[in-house]
Amino acid sequence: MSQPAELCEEGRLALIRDVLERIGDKWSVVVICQLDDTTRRFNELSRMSSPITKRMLSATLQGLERDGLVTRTVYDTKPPRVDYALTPRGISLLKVVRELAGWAEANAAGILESRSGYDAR
Amino acid sequence: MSQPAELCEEGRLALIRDVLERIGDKWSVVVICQLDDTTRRFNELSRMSSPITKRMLSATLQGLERDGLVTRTVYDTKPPRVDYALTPRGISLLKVVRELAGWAEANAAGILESRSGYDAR
DNA sequence: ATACCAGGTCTGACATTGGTACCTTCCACC
DNA sequence: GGTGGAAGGTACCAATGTCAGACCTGGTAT
Repeated sequence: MSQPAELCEEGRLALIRDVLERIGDKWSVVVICQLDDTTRRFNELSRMSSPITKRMLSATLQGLERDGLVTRTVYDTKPPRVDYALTPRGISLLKVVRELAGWAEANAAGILESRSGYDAR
Repeated sequence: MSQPAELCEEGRLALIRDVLERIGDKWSVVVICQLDDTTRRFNELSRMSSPITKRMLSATLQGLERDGLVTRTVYDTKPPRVDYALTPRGISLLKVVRELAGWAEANAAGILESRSGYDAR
């Protein structure tokens, strides 16, 4: 098995930071979650992610495409149509995000409690 | 079992964003990893996390303490001494971070390749 | 005198984000 | 003929957030 070993080894920390910069921005996770297992069009994503602007959606999708997490398929039809979907790599990331979500749900209450305790000092 | 179900449900996305804001900053993960299973002093962490400034280390630790992820123990000795350690909640978060690290390692090469392909278009 | 401990403060640079406006092509409407 | 909408963006600017660096604290030990 892989040994947990040196978690703080320099290179490893750099890798983690890389992933966090990828999914740590404001919209990447939202978009990834909404792509989930289907393909979606640009404006569809725009509507689903409610207060996101086209500008941010576009930038987010470009970043995800650059890292090979989503595919962008352009159909040269009368009104242009562009489909986005998760790649296998994107799907594997989504699994990790689900773990994160699980942790978040399990600990949200405790964290909020801890915060209010801390703030009231 | 817990159904994966509505991952993009509003509240759930908000929770994920919360966690990501917590660990998505520049130093939290570094500090958490270095606390791992031992207790460490302020300057010890400062040295281990190399280019971190005291200001950022202090801020990071305060954030982590606020969320109940680390404990801060002050000894009122001649030169002041403050020990930091992960709480059980912090340890559970570290496990998730390890998963993240695993994904990062497994996908780093592919991502870099994808990036250079994208940039060279 | 100097350095270590554990920080706090203050300023300025830089990155991220939001908002608005604009573009192109097709189509429907009046 | 002109207006305006949808599709999928891009360009530019302003506000905001994040971070580093330099300096200050105060007590103790060398």
